[in-house]
Amino acid sequence: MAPPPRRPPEPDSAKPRLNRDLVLTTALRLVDTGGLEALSMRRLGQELQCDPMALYRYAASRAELLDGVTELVLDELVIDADTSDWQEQLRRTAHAVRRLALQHPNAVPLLVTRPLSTPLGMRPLGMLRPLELILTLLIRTGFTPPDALHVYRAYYGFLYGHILNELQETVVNPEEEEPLLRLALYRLPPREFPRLRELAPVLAEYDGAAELDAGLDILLSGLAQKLKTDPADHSR
Amino acid sequence: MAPPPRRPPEPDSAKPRLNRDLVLTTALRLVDTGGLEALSMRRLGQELQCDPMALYRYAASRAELLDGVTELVLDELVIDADTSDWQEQLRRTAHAVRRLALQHPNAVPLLVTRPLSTPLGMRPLGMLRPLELILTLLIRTGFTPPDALHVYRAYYGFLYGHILNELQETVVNPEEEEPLLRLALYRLPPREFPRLRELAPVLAEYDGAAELDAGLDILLSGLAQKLKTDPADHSR
DNA sequence: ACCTGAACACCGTTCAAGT
DNA sequence: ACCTGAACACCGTTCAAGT
Repeated sequence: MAPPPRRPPEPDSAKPRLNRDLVLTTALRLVDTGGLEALSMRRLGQELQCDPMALYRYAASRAELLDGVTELVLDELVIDADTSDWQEQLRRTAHAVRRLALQHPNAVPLLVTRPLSTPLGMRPLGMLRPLELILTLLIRTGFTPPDALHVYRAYYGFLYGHILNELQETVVNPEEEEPLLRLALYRLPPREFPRLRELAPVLAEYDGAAELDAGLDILLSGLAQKLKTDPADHSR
Repeated sequence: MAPPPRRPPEPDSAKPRLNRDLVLTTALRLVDTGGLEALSMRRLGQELQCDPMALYRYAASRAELLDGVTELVLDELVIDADTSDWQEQLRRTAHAVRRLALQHPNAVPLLVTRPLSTPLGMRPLGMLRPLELILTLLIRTGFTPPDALHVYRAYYGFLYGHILNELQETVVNPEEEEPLLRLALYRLPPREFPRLRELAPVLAEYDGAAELDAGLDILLSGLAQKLKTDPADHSR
């Protein structure tokens, strides 16, 4: 984008020891393998074999480091605008986001939580890019900008809700842990939790992709319906 | 529920210095006023004027303390089953959860994040109670148990998604910060973020309750529709 | 001007020593 | 048997001292 920031003149064989991308990639790896609390400045410095203080060149604080990791994950998301069917497009994107979340489950708390600490306008650009892309897509296929925003909100809300849901119900080793889930549920006091206990077998068969599609069916048809019946309501 | 756990015999005027409820209430207060990172064992001990180690009687680790705070917040939720209209009931509950989130915004990351670290079956009972209550409600009004679970998932997913959405867009002082939001958005590179910039005025007028209701309209009518057309599909 | 690392002010938790 | 608090192994970040 902008020209690369000034850098000390170097003989072309000497690569810079560190750069932002390497720092963030390594940080994400730490999160992926050890969870969020495994990512500390000191641990990261050790991983990169550098003084922890050196990292502050690439992220001014741990909070900014976390934002950087969030951006990095979101950068993996590809939203191709090659189809003109907005419903199909939103559906594909939803599944792409779902896959991303399953690939980086430990980073999901970051995705849902970092934006809470930073007002929309001051977020790193990488966190706003998917929003802009989806707005563009919706507006291009005929929605007014305010309607596009409404659709985005309903869609994004549902999508992130689903992902939280799925990760909550997902167990690491389905085959091995399913009996464990049953056992755990039967441990619940029967008087107080009859329904949950009774649903143990159904809970064990959770199918995330199908559940997501079922939800999208409802949401998308509802949105299409609503926006067809009052296409000019941008009063709010 | 169960008889209170054994306690050293005490003259009836001597109240126990500490108890779980006091510990959790104070912990929640710390979170409410200072955010999640203001809640440390040491700080909490200092607030309760006791040795930090004494807290380990009431929560075996910081993680369990966080779970306890989550339970405490969820306990504030009242789901009254006095109406027979499930849609109305879910709508009221959704607004109750929304109000709860707005009352304890700093605890929301806990609500969405804690369940990710604990398999459903081993969660503290307080975290499972709302799930059981809503399942009961849905089954009582005629849903089969598996359908009730599907409805719950779509509903809960949407609801939590909305809350994350709303808290992300919410600014602390609307009057004062609205110009700031505009300013921040205009700071975005125009070539890359034309849509977001153009939507600045609309973003500034976000109305959470209305947005929630609009989403619920879509979701609930979609659910009612779907479950009416294939009422016996519990195959999955 | 930049980089380094010692030092500060915190953490959660273990465990030995007291009662 | 229970409770206390010193000690351990970590943190993020500041800032003075080096280059």
